[in-house]
Amino acid sequence: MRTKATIKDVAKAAGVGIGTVSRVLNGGLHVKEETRLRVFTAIESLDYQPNQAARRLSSGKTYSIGIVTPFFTRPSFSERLQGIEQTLRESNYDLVLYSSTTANHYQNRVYSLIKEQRVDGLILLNVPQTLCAQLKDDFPTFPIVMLDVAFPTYFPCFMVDDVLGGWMATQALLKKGYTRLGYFCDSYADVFGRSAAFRYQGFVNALHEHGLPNRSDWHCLLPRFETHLLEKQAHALLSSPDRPDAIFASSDINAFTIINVARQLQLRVPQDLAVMGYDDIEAATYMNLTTIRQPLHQSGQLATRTLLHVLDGVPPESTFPHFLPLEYIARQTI
Amino acid sequence: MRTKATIKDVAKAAGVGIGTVSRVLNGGLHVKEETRLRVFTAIESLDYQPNQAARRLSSGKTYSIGIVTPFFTRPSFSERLQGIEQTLRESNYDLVLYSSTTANHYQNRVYSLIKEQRVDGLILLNVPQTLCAQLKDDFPTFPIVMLDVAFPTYFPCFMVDDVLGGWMATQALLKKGYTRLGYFCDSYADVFGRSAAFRYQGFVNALHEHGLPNRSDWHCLLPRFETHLLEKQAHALLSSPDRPDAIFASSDINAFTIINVARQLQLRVPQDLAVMGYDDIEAATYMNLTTIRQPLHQSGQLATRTLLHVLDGVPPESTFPHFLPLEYIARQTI
DNA sequence: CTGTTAGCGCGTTCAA
DNA sequence: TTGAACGCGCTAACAG
Repeated sequence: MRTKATIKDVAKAAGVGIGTVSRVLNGGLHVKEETRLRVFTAIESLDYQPNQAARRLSSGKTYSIGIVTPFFTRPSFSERLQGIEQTLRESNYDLVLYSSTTANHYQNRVYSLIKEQRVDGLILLNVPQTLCAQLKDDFPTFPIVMLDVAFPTYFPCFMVDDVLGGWMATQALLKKGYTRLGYFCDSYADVFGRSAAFRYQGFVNALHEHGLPNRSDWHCLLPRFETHLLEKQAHALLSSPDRPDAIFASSDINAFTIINVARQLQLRVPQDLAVMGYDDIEAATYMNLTTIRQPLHQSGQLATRTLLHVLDGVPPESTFPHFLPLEYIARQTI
Repeated sequence: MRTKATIKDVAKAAGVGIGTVSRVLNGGLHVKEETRLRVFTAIESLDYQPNQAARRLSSGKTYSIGIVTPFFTRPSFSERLQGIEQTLRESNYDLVLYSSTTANHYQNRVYSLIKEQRVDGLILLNVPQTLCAQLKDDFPTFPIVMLDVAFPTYFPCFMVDDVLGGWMATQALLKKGYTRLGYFCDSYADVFGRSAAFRYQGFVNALHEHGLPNRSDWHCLLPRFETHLLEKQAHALLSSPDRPDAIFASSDINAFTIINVARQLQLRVPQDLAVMGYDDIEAATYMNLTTIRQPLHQSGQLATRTLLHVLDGVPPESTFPHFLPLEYIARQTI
């Protein structure tokens, strides 16, 4: 394997033109069986594999799709990514991963990717609110599928009804007889999308329906997703004599943190403090966490499948956003 | 933005040749300040961004690095990936993700990636034993860094001493006074690398040092990584009257499964059954799992940094494999 | 059915 | 310091 073989070498070795080799490689239509075999033999013996950069340049396709997310470190992202990867594995597309920390950075990323023609399509997770409309203006036809974006959506999009989810979680607590409900979340999520705000709305709705007060001193809204901040706040709230008897955490991860703080304070869960999660990530099973399941893995699959269809030229259904079902998962923490 | 601008458009708009534009773009050496400005203005006004495929073809670089792993679904992979991504973010390289299910598939993947020149470098996780030597033969100079590979290693490589780790875990149990030790693992890991076998060796060594019997009926070695199989086996073992009083699980995930089975059987952890993990993934904190920490995040960072150096032309140190430190993390399950 | 040719957009000579 | 020409390896369109 001195210097890697090119299509020219194959053509020479097979005694044909490079056009024929190319044809054999891509579909192989209109090629006599015999020459096709000669070409294949040459390919084998030269151990030839087409150079991707060249193929990309001349075909104008990158054969890769990009994933952009602000939540690289969250387990919920990993589970989505698994669904994406699994679906993409069977296609010819490469999976390229991009993270972003701020809304600005997110936007620059996406614009670069499209303009530099680095990818054929994008799966965008938690797109910043403003970006969505701008994208529709600037790249109305670029293949994009979104996950978890607030209204209005201009692209194919899969999401859950977070207002409903927040309501379901709260309702479950109320049904069990808890009346002093607290709410914990990192509103960081609202920089990208609005899920935390929606879940909170569901929480408020349920409280209101039951004529219960919404005590803001039982809330904890963190500007970012940072465990130690959450821990500190939880510690303060749960140490108070006038503490809530149940907490709705806007994500399982947050719920875990609260449970650990409760343990430190010798509070039994759920006898002294009920904790309700949201997401149903894998660790929720181990922790026996009662939670609201949103189909993370499946949403990744669906988004990917949809994008692949779009890339295949199949026009997306016009019924987006598509809402995925939520499910109450009863375990041991409420 | 009718049709995306090319370098030619920029050249024309700036009244220069394309060579000059190219020079301004890459480094910008030997360009008069005034013309450089003219070019920049043209770039701005045309909203020009260089086409990646073309750049790749003509420069012969892909500006992307590939990650290959058989363990896409494991949390330990996610944590490594975070380290990789974080380090790569500051570079100009794209992160392309590839999974593989069998050793054969793994090998084909890697060979394709290299021969198709899809990536400039590779980070290989848990390379199948045989592949490592073959790669050295077939692509002795291709930039590759490995994580968790068994000896002998022919490439820069970061790993932990799993024999030591297994010994540390077992030693901790023995020190606490447990004498009836069981061992749980999925030997799937040994299809790729040999970490499970090494950890087991450490377990055996420690037992031997203390003159304790190594009861194979207290072992559970699964051929694959599947929770429900593990659960079944654990259930059988822990239901027996002659059951172990402590279990060393070869990964935190497995430990969680065992803890859950113990709960189902009304066994208290650690009073009735001690459980020792391995890895210290994030969920181990929430679960209060006593475990052996291996630096997952950091190993991803180190591997990436090393690869970037190699790609920069800096020759890798000759001291590989590099062993990362293990740490005993005392929590509540033993 | 098949060989030839013209780009794809950019990096990189090499003169000027 | 700069412009023009060549080539990267392949796809696609066009003759034959």
